[in-house]
Amino acid sequence: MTIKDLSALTGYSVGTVSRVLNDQPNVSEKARKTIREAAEACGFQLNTNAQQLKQQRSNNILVLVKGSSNQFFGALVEAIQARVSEKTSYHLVVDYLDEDSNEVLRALQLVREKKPLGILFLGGNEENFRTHFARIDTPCVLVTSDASDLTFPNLSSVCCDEFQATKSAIDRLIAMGHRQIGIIGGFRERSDTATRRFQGCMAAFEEHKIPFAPDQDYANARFSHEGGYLAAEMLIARSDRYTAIFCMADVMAMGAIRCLTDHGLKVPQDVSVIGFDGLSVGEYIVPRLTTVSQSVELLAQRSIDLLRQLFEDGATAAHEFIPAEIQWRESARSI
Amino acid sequence: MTIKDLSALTGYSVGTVSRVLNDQPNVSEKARKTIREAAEACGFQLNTNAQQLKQQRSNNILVLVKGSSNQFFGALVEAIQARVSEKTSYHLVVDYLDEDSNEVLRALQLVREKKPLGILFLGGNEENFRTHFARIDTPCVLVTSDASDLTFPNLSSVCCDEFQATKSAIDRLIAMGHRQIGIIGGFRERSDTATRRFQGCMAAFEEHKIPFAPDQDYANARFSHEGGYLAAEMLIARSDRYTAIFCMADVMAMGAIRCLTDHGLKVPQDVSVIGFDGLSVGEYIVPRLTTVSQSVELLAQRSIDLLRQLFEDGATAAHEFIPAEIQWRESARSI
DNA sequence: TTGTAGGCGTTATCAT
DNA sequence: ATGATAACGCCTACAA
Repeated sequence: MTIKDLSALTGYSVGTVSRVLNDQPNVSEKARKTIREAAEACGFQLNTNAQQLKQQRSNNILVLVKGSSNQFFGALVEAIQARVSEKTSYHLVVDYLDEDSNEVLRALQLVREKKPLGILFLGGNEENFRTHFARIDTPCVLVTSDASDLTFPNLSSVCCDEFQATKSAIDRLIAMGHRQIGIIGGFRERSDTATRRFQGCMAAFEEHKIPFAPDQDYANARFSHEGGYLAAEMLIARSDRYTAIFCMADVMAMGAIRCLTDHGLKVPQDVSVIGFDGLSVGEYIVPRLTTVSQSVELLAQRSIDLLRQLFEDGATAAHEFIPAEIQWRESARSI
Repeated sequence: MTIKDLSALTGYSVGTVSRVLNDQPNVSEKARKTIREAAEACGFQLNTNAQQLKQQRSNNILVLVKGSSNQFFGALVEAIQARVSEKTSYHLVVDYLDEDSNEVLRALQLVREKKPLGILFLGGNEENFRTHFARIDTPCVLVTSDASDLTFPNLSSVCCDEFQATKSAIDRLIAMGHRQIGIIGGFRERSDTATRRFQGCMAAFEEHKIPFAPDQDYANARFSHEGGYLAAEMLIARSDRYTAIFCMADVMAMGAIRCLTDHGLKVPQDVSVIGFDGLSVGEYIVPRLTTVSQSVELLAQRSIDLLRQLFEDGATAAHEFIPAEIQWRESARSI
């Protein structure tokens, strides 16, 4: 079933049929009605391939997720999905890569293959953008990292103020009496987010003159439960003096809590644990997770709005912050 | 950049270029080499739209996820994604619908629009298939439900034996001394899986002559943490005699545990809790979750293998069971 | 082994 | 307001 068939069926030419199906002007009401009904009757669908071939562009927004094991991105994709299908008629194409592959190179390939209207990068490495992004002229938004240092006209960004959010959390921990604080975070050489959050930690420690030795007190982890567990194990092996552990992701925090519990340590009585992200599961675990929370809905909303401004209005690149807020729950306490 | 450009660039005709790019025979090694190198040099990518328009089919496998809040499906999609991109060159198109929309009608629409090679239904309602599936002739696999009662030649299925798996879990609970057992499960009028598992429960209760009043002892819940929490709340309000609660999903179980804890009840000392799915997070919560575990990797593997057999080999529909096994961990105990 | 040309379903331009 | 027609980029007989 093609518009040709529809044309034969209704007696109108393919031109008129096409115009009706695309809600274009210069069609009589009569023709519009006849054709609409015929199309309805046989459940007609335009052939996307022919359409996109002709128009030289797709209807797709590409989402590039870096590090699929990170549950936060999972929740984010879902929120983006929801907003796109509710508010627009664009189609989402989601592509996953592991944490250490080059997202910009991958984007380059997918741009040629799929000709998306725009790209949402969920996570990304500044270095990769610096070296390869110049070759991409599709509108893009970097989500969860700040790209204002990168002055590409087609690259917007939205994230929370990672530095400040993290610093506030550590400040607060210090204000509550903690002096021996361990950090579980991502590999800083691979993750800009981990680097920013690390800097936030360091700023807090320096401001309050709390000793902190990265070699000793910082443990690398992948963004997963297991990663958090393993990192906590390392921290515990190195020292039993920690009264608090700050984790750069809620999933890490859950792993860490499990590990502490296995070592007979109670959370928060013996050790306080703070996570980052604000995953809804945090409200259901025992103890409820204290976390630096960022709204996935807001992040989703802002990122696709920013992207649409770029490709619909030809707007210039913009860089936004969304608020992050500490959800004080049960896994951390004053000492 | 099109094959025409590549043709001009190398001096060969578009026919030869196309043959090289599609790894077809009847091309001299010399031509192959020249064209490959030229394509490589300018990062050439075939235009998928033109390709698929011409070939009248796509390279896509469609995944229809019913009920996106169910974390189990999230894990399953990820496993499918991993296997498809590792073992094949097909592309995955994932589409989410909420729990009460009609997946078969949606599939019908997407078949026309995207012409996928095959469809994977993650979750599905037998009734919907019975009434509308006859109009679909694309190869399909129903995942997590048994479709052997539906005798469509293009519909395979793979799932665990929901009835037996559930019955074993309840049998075991009874063997461990539990007599007052509450069930938290999906809405049976909407979910076949919930119905099957419910039947498994009932069979166990009847076999062991344990009294069970669905009105009283079964609480409906959505497949989410919150759903589990709310359902547990209802169960507790109705009776304080339960020594064990069986939940039809790990996320429900997590919600239930949180609710019990909020009511001052200890898991498993006061109440045992068993989940279903075997989500990896279950190993990290406190207490570690006892659960009826099915392997998402195996489910992913079998479902795409079954689908490929259907559309690659023209195989006839097959219906498989994968094993389910109780992971005995900390959240349930003998009394 | 290589080249040529028709057509896939659509959109858009140009007549009418 | 409507119709005819030329692309879009690719594949694939068929011809050479």
